[in-house]
Amino acid sequence: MRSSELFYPTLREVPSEAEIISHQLLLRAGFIRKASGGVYTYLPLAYRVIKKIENIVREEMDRAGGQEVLMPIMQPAELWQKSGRWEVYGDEMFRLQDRHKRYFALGPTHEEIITTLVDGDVHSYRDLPLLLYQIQNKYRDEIRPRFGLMRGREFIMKDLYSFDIDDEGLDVSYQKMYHAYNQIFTRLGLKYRVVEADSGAIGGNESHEFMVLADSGEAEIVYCDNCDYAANVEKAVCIAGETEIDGDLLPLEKIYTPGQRTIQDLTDFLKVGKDEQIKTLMYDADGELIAAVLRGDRELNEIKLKNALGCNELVMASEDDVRRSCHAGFGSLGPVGMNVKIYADLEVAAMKNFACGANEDDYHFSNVNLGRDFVPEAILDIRNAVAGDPCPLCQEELKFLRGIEVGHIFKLGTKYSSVMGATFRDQNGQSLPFVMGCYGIGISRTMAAAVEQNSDENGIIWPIPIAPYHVIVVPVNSNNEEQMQTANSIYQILEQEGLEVLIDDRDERAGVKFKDADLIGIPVRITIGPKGLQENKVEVKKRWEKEVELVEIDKVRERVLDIIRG
RNA sequence: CGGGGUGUAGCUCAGUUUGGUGGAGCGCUACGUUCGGGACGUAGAAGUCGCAGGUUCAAAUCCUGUCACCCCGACCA
Repeated sequence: MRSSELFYPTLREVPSEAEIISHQLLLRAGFIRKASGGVYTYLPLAYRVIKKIENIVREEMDRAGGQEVLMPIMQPAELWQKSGRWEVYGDEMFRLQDRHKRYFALGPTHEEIITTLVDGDVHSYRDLPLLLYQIQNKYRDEIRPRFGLMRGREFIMKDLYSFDIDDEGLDVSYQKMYHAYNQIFTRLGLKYRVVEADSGAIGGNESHEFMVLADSGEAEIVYCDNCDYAANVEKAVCIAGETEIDGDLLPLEKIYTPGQRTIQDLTDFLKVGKDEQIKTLMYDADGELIAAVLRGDRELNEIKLKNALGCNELVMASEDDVRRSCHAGFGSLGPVGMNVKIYADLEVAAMKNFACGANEDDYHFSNVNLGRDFVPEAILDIRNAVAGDPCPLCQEELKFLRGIEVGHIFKLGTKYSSVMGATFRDQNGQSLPFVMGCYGIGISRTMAAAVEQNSDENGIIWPIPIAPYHVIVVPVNSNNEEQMQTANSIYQILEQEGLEVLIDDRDERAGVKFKDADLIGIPVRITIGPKGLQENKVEVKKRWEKEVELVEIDKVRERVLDIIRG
């Protein structure tokens, strides 16, 4: 491809709308342009990258036994009503009406469609397992689309759905996908980590996320250097510390604490550490008021609490509700004498003589003890893990990283098949719901994540497997016949080898060509200039290294193949 | 949804406080010089100042409304 004909409008300055590096560089390098908030056009360079990612994904899905299909983006409301998600999905689903006022959804995901499809045409255990996937646009009206391709309202996703006879079959399908995903992200040339995850709204009981490591990632990863443990912080297990309740339990004391509301207030006022207090958080769990108590310096993990309670909706209680039930406002709450169910974090059970609100405005208790002064409904793991916590597997200290979630696999079980009545006949002629799994990869997000992980001050540095072109040939002066001839001949030789080559034939100064080549991140640059030509040599430069190699012209083919093919 | 910010030429921004004929740099077009890390000169094109109302002799500037874009946010008990 000739640069003079390629549509890649590069920008010299950083567009003001872009905050993170991948967004800035994809805009500057002429890969993407915004059509609307969270909605982008992929220009030629970007689309080449997208197709390369897709093809690697496709190959691994096919290898794992998947069959590619293409389902509709526009989905009838009835299917969503049948699964119950027409209501549940809420504002995040784009909805539209046809001329007959019938409702449709723009597919945010495809469980409803695929379950209906398979139910209609698969009737026997003999036809299972079945793994179907597609790669297409997904639509989610995110609360806050942001960071360019990182969180869009329209994005490209690969989604595979597995259908099995039973849980053992699902385990096999899940393992296949787990393995395929590792193959994919390894082949893409990205540094990533697999973590245990919460299965969230999609449902199901086992789930892993594939995280590309990057400081700008929205997800926090907890991991252990000593063993394989790694989890999303949402999921990371906190184990009970040493429970040491020995020592004297001091008598409960009520203290006048005018105007003291926050943990920090109390720390200053009572001169007690945050780890010697507990905080009490009131929640509305499916309409029932409950209290969660944890150490003053900890954060509640709502997902853990919600999972532990098994409730559908968990929201913070309003101050009015709290006052009605506990006769005190936020800031003076505590578990002692409270007439709602109390769920205590594991750590609270290991504390003694701690301070907390007295359920009376402007009063707190000190020397409170669990068991003596209040009895919780349950003692649970409901806090967020923090750096330094012991690993739940090996007790070594846990560490933290940030990551971008690019893949997520779930065991769904019969969650969808049973509500939608999707069944097959087993060996005994019995009707059973399909046991399902679903497995997603954010294709467009993966492209952004790759940039996030691979760039320098000059621009993008594409990993070779997904680079839009492998090589860029740069004649220093396009008006010099000898240079252009050499450039063209190298260009042809490399293309004949099956490499994807760009030749910068533009009538631009060398500096401009170099800047653009760096910006768009082509892995190998071949520079043809007067100095080299005198010795019958050209320069070969790897985008990720500073040094330039001088290579004899008839050895260029070999040298470049060596770099690209490894 | 709450909070904050920004909309002026293709891009980055000044001008708005204190109303009085819309600017710069880059990019673009033409010509000339230049030609190994975003060249220089000359000439030129380019903007209903996000949109709609209002105030005023006069609005990019003041007022009201509205739209779009960006950032932050359940750390609180």
